[in-house]
Amino acid sequence: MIKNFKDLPSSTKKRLIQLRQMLLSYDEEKITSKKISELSGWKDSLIRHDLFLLKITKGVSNGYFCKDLIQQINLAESEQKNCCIVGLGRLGAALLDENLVINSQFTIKAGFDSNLNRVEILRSNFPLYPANEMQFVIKKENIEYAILTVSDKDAQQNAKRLADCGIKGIVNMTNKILSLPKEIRVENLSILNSLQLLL
Amino acid sequence: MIKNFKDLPSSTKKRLIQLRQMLLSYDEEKITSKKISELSGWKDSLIRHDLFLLKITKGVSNGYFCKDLIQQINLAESEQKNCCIVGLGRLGAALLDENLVINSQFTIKAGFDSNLNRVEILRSNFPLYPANEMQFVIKKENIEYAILTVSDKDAQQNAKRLADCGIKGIVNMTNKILSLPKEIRVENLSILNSLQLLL
DNA sequence: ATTTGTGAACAGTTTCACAGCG
DNA sequence: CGCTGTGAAACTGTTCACAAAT
Repeated sequence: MIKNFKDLPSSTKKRLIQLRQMLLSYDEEKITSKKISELSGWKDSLIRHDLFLLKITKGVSNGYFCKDLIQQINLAESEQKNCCIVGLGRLGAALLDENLVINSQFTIKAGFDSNLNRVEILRSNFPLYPANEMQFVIKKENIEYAILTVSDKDAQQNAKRLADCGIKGIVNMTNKILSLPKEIRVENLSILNSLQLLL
Repeated sequence: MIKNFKDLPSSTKKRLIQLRQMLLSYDEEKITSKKISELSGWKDSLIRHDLFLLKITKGVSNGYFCKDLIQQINLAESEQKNCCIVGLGRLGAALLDENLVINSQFTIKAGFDSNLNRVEILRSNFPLYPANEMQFVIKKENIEYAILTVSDKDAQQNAKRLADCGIKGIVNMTNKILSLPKEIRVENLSILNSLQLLL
């Protein structure tokens, strides 16, 4: 591992993460850039270029070993990271028992909702807390990332709160654009937005 | 409206769609590129450039009229479009009563699941069907877009099926990369992927 | 004075072309 | 031969600088 994953161009990073996911359920021993291209729709030359940037140590002239690729992509950022779910409405609750984060470097450590009732009736593999304990729990559990599943109208307020707790990044599932200090990374996953992009 | 929205650079399109969403709940009469920048994190020059490409007819030298912007962004593709939800597990079910698609050009016309039981017990504002009626319903209801919320292992199979029904675009909420003919648009909304991109 | 509108400069990303390897 | 590895070329997207508008 020569190159640091973080320093790769972000479009390359994105593809490599997806490629890794893809290979986890690909059951041949080796794969060629042409085959990856068929499966993903990316140009074969682009894939080779990505792997070139990653400085894959040895991808013979007859395809790559899947195991190799997965390992190389993994390694850059394999350290375990903790995250939480903020907002336990229908959508947030749906994420509680899905094995959302399986095969990954993330552990979900907490769920939060401002409605005490939700916190008490829902079941999950990790503890649920009322929103006013956010600051405390995030510190205690060393949580660095959050999935924001509150309603649109509560989005900004909760994002701000997470920012104040020192969170590093947010997966924003609301339709709102968040106003946050720019050192905080945000990935927007609005379904409505995505539908509109399909047009 | 001089320029066709579809023909704008895709990054510009993306921002304009988000901008529109943002303005819907912004309650001043006018807004400047500087203010938009504060709210969104995009450079003010970038916003002006985007609006320049959209050929906003009249954005005085003292800010834009919000109403104007919303309208201009709207108009390009204001035609009503139909979509459906495929997979009514926890995640899919969570989308049934959210006002997911409010304030938009989309109408949800159907939900599908291969498990008859799910189809029968769930309640929603639109009809739910067993998956084997997909072909028929998609034709009948003139559905062009789909939100895919099945399990990872069923993702490719269902995507293929949607493709065969002539769907135009898919919002893919699974962690799998879909292999589809490239005329079918796909937006990937994997939560796990997004978390990994935050690193 | 402040803010838009706009082309030109700059940065990032993808594709191409082809040498070298197995 | 088919495949990777790699720099260069082509393309796309973003930022800058500044004239024009009020």
